[in-house]
Amino acid sequence: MRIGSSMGDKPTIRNVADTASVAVGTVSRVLNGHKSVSIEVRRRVTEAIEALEYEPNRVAQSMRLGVTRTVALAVRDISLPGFGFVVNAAEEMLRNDGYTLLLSITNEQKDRELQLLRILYQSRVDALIMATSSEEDVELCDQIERVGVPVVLLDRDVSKKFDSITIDHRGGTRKATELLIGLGHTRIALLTGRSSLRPGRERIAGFEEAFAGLPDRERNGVVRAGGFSADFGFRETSALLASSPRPTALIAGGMGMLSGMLQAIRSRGLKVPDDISVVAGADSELAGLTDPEITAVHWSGADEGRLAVQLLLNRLRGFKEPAPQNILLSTELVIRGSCAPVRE
Amino acid sequence: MRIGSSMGDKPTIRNVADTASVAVGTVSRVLNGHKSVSIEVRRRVTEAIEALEYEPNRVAQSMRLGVTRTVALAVRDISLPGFGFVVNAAEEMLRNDGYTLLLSITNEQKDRELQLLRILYQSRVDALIMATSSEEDVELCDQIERVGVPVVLLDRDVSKKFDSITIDHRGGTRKATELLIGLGHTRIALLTGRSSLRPGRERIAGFEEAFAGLPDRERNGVVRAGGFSADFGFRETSALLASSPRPTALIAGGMGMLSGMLQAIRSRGLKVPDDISVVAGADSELAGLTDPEITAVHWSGADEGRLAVQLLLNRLRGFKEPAPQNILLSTELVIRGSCAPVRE
DNA sequence: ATGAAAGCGCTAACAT
DNA sequence: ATGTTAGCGCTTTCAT
Repeated sequence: MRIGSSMGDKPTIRNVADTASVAVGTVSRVLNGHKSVSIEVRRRVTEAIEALEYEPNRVAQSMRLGVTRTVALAVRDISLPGFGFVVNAAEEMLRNDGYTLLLSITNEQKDRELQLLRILYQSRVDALIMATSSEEDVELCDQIERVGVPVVLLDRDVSKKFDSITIDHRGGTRKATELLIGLGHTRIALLTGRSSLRPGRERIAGFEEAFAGLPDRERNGVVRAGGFSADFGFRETSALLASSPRPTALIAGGMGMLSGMLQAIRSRGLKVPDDISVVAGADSELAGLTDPEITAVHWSGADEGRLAVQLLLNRLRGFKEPAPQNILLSTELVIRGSCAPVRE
Repeated sequence: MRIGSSMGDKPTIRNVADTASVAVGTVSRVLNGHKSVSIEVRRRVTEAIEALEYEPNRVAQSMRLGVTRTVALAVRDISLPGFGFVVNAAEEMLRNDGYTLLLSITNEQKDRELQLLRILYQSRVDALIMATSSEEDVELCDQIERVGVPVVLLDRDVSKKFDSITIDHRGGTRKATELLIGLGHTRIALLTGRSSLRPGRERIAGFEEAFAGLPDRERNGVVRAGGFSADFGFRETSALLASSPRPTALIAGGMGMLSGMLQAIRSRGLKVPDDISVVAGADSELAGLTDPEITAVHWSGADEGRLAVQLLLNRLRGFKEPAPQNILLSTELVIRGSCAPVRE
């Protein structure tokens, strides 16, 4: 069988060499800008390249050089509002450095992650940006390490082993909770992801920090940790609103959760902020456009993406940072109109 | 210089062969499931593979086979609400077929697209899904064809040359406009992208179709075609609301545009739907969560992504469809609470 | 300054 | 059933 039949018949360095009547090595030298090529030969080669519309074959280059100029980015779900900014920024930065982005959706399923890591190993990607489904799973960690390339975790904490960009959910949630407490709320519910994952864990910690100074009888915070999804937000909010006494304030501690929470509030016929105060634990277009607008914990997804790539590029350029680097990205509380003083 | 030094020292088929005391060809046969391998040898090879944790090098396979099992997807901006679903679905379907997704952001800039196409050519991707910045630009078309692989355009119409998945914006906008006209509105403004691109062009056509039956003095539709962005939506809405007589109904004909439009309406102190009726030309989480919820033209982004990949896979599997395939994805009008009868 | 040739890891054709 | 080998396109070392 003819080799490479499906690759089309793109010109190779051999064709260029023949056309310019030089050796392939010389063409390679021209392509890679080596100085030791005479003006005359360089001209002939350049002309041949243009005449043939030659483009180097990156697969062959990767084969020879042992580097693919490819970085993989694996996220749970790219349709979640926040991730778009991260990916946009990461792609742009990678592109500017000559890298290509390989995107994978994990759905937060371990088997997909494992399968993915195998593919990435086989594909010989140069680096890896990932939000894993677990921080403790040994098999997962092992497989990540086995890929054998620089890794940056997104909002995950395996800090002894891997670089990471983390978000200060703790500080953000603390500020949000303090705002609510300052308004007289004490029956506040935090809905967030399971505490085995950093975002949920840190939000819970911040929540508890805010309550720490209060007298015992005012420590009425309740935590529902189980997921980041709109679905979870809807179910838990509905349950909470049906309980008695019901919370007077709610914090939606997850990227996709706000919509479910608002839906539940609305379907129960309650008004924000008169009947109930709401804070979003992650900012989004949605938070800024509801009526009233929703007070939210904000951070820059673009910075998150850029910093992740920056860390990667440092490693790839061989700056041998001995220890894992863990960068904490700050959050700020954007005050809008969804929180009001408590009323009995 | 040692070759492949940065690739780590992953075991090769050679190592497996040595460990199992067989020839590399035999290992290859085992890997690729050829029948003509004795039980005994197959066992030895399998053991060696596991012992060494060997994984085939896809770069080498690509080199040899002339196929990379990689598909590129290029969109304007992945943070736009709608694209996430398309990409999610496309990635899932590609993965199930053993393909890997390469994602690029074009920002709707021609130079980026051109640069990208060069990289994709060099990378020898197997296929291409793309929403181009232009349907007429000859250079762009030429470069797309030069990549020499199956292409599916997303909501673009170059139907003589390329496969495409297109959305029925025309029907959707017609239905939206008819709804508004039925409510007594005639001073309706459509904000959408430039008419040189299919989505804008088709929305304008649907808009005009809806007005076609009306007597001349009621044909007061106005079109502002120039962009799909929230920014454009804000600016044009602001201008429109300041004009006199101002429109009584607005259609936001773009994926990211609704937010800008609502912001402009709000900053002018107007209420939806009492002061002004609004329809979103693209549905989103936002449209379902404002108060009132926004009536919107809806379609399935997931279907869009899946169909695009389906078309690609058909081509890649060599079903030689002679002519370009152009699939039209239907839209429906989701009636919510943002449209009210006109009042003077 | 340039040519010749080795070799990256793999598959398939060709032997045996 | 299995071993041997050519060759995919490229870069780099070694000659000259």
